[in-house]
Amino acid sequence: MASMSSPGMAAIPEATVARLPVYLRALRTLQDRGTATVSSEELAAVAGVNSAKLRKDLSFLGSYGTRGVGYDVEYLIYQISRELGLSLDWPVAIIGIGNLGHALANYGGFVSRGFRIAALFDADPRLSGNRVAGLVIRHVDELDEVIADLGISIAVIAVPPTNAQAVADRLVAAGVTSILNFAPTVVTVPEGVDLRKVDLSVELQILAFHEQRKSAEGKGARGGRTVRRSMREDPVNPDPDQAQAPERPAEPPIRQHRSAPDLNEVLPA
Amino acid sequence: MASMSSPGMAAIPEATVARLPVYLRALRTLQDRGTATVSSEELAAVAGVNSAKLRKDLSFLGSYGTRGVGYDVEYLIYQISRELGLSLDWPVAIIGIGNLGHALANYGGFVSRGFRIAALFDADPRLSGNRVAGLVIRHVDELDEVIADLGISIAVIAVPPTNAQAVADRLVAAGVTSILNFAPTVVTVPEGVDLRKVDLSVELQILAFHEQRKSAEGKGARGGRTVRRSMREDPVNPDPDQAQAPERPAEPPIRQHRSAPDLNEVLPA
DNA sequence: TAGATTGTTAATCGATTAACAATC
DNA sequence: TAGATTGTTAATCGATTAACAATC
Repeated sequence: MASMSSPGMAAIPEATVARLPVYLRALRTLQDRGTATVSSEELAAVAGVNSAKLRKDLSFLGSYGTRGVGYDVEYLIYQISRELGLSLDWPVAIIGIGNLGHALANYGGFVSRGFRIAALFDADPRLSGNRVAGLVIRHVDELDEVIADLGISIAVIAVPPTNAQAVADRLVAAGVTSILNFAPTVVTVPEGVDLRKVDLSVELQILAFHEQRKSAEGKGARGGRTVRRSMREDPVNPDPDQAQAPERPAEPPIRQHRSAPDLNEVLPA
Repeated sequence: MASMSSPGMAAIPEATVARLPVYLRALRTLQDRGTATVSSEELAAVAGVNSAKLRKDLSFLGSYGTRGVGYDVEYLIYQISRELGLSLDWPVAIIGIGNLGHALANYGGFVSRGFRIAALFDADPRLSGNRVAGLVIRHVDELDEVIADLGISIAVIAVPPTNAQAVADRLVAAGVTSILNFAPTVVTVPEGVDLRKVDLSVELQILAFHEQRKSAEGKGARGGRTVRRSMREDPVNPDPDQAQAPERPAEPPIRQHRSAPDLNEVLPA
């Protein structure tokens, strides 16, 4: 009755897949504390989710709990890891060894999750031969060869936005089928290649949105909190509080933003 | 008829808020290309979303488009920026100037989005006084004083996981109300404080999940793709392909993972 | 006016959650 | 057996999307 595309390979909702790493971390925390068995209620509390959601998520993987008892921490870690493919060896390439690439190469979170940083590339020939995290930085010209030799299918892009698309194209041509893009720009890849994006500033922007609303509580009550922010003026609508239907500009409004360097100088090549 | 908590401050769905930064980036891309006016169809294509979703999202902000014409790029950038609070000045503190903190301090994406890195802290006294991104690193003992003096309400945690909770507590005590946590551990904050988490390895784990499924297409057809991965054995279930209902272990199974350093040594203090 | 495109409605889809029967 | 907790059902909620009337 349940529709699954093929036996032994049931569809798992994306939302669930995205939470499995969170459960994994919570389980490791419990394991470090010496916990052998955990109930969905306890585990949910550590992971910061609703226990019904947790049980539903885990049920997509199989029946790995024991009614009346709970889940065996070690066994569940093993099963989730296997489901995520973390019990396989994933050699990973990082392209762009600027500040961020450097940090990522040294990021223990990758290694401890079953990923192995296998190759580092940079377009700057002055960096070639330098060692970072025990690996020699290679010039991007060697990319195709090295990717093929090492059998790398997952790559991380940490180059400036202007170069990101070119690097992605090159990676795809070399046989990479999964790309994690840290460059703050839109990158497109062909069908069959997975691309995920991490924008370090998006979360900060979301925080700013909520922070602004906190301060705006009670509408214009500037004294509600300490005035910590220097408010820039709204060129179109001097009183932003009655901005429900602001005039549309006959000509484009004066932008109040500093002429931002945007993100082209963000990541050193 | 529409329910909104207060006039001029309509509720905006979280999913929409999370996409506004994406639209903003797409609009900046268009602006750089010299585009003055854009239709929802075009903008949606650049942002990589459905055009109906885009229009619905924008409608939460107001009616900033012109029927039959489209959206004025400059004006829409201005309105989204204002909605996100990016037209305000947000001084930000970074705690933990290891590899990641260093990269974040230099990350142009913060600055170009209206954020101003205002203070850097580290627990290592040897780093105190060093300059990063034009700012002097201060010792965390000065945290309370500096946060108050500079009127900082947003902070970024880039310390090792073991110290993250203590730093968060300290930040909250100092008056910070929005925290972006890069430390791969669960951190809790009191009501009224916003906490968002960035786990650099989660996205990679999600990619691995899909990559594994790609290789598993056709079930056990090892030749479907180049065999690039060295498969470790499943200690419980030697043939993972018929793992629909694996035996639950009488005793916890042998973990095949290397005894991972986990994330305690991840980020240098 | 004719053509284009927004803003919004309403249908659909997927994700969350409470509740509980199954069962250890 | 009695108590506890899973795995699953079904109700609810929110997000997505197609379609189109409003209108520039």
